[in-house]
Amino acid sequence: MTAAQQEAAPKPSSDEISQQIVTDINKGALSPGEWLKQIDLEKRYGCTRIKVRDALTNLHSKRLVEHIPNRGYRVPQPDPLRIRQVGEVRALLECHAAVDVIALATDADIEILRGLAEDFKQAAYHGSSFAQIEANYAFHGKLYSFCRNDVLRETMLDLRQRGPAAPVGQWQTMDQLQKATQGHFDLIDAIEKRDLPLLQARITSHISGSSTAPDAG
Amino acid sequence: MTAAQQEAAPKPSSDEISQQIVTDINKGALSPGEWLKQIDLEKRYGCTRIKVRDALTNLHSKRLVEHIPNRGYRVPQPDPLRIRQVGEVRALLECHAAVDVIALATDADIEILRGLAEDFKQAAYHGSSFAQIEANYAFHGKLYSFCRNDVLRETMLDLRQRGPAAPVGQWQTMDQLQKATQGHFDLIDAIEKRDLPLLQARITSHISGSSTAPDAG
DNA sequence: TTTTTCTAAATTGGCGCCAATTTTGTGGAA
DNA sequence: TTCCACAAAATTGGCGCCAATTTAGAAAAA
Repeated sequence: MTAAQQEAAPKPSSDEISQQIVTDINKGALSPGEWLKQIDLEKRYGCTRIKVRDALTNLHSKRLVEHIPNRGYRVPQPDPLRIRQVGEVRALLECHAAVDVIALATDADIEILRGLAEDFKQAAYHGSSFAQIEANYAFHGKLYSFCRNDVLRETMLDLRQRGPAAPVGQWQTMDQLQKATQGHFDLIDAIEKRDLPLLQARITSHISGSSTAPDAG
Repeated sequence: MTAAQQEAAPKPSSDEISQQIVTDINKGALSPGEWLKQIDLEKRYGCTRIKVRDALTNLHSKRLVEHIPNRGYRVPQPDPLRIRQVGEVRALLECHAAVDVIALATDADIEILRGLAEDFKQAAYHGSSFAQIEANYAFHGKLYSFCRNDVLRETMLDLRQRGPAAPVGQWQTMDQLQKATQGHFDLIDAIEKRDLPLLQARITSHISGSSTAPDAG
């Protein structure tokens, strides 16, 4: 058995392949602009062609990869305008969901959130770019879990993956990383105070901070 | 040539098939709970199996059809809770987009909107259920067109199709139809007055009105 | 040396066939 | 008559092959 087929032994579904592709894009193993050749993916994930094709179609319909007929699929180049637009919609949705967070988060939940924020801090200082993304996903995923509107939650989850397309570009500078870390703790603070307007302001600030490129200078 | 292959002659893409399926669901030609047998669709749209399968996978990833492994795909039963949740998110997004509508809609645009609202009124009184849906799509589509945030606009369009799954259930009573008709003119009125809070309130009312079942009694 | 054209390789996308699973229909037993 | 088991039909889902298109490379002309 080669190293390529180490995970998910016998029959990976096309959804699992999709998820692995997204993961590899986040890891940086698949770079923006790179063509996703079906033969390569086939070998990389040790699965059959049809699974690869289904996975790519799924990813395309979720707008996570580009598709050019008779050319193939490729990882989209991060587009600052688009990233900002995704951020704007995410902020809008998460601010709406914030009502549920304040209404439903227990003290125990807040402790869990604090743990996740600590995890992100650790990743920010000592972890890989991928570890940072995973920790950030875990924190925001916990926030989403309070949302009682399933459609709203699904939309937020779908949108999140369409944000900064690659680790390159999300937290480019140490300053941005520190701001993101502090942002998480600020959110927890607002939740503890059960201060909805404050929480919403900080959500907006946190998301727009992570979807706005740092000024060159 | 049979009547089944009348439209889109030579090589319909799988996206076109997807759209035709959605249209047929809205028309009521495909009923909620009905199994979407690949052979039937193949004959109905006069296309090959692979196109049907691709279309169904696409529709599934957009959550427009249910998929049960080894059983097939089927038109989902309208779920009142889910419809309300979709309405809540749509209202949230359209209220946000309302800023652009007020900022960018010219007097000429408003006249176009009035025409579309008239079209809906005609459909409400004299048209089929499908014609009503189409006219409603056209009106709201024009509203979306002002939105400068592409992601926001795409999200609204995606979400709209996930609303009331079938004509059955959207405007069940004459009362609802009249309210929807009046709602459109009220929206135009608020746009003319450039009154953002009023427009937002009426958007919320209009959408929640069309996604809430009438009281039995 | 540079550009153009033609050929060969590589890649995607489409289609038919076959296995796996489910459903339907029939026959027999309680 | 009703219920259950079994077999036959139908449907989905997977896989390999082949054609169409594109890309890369080499050879020839300017």
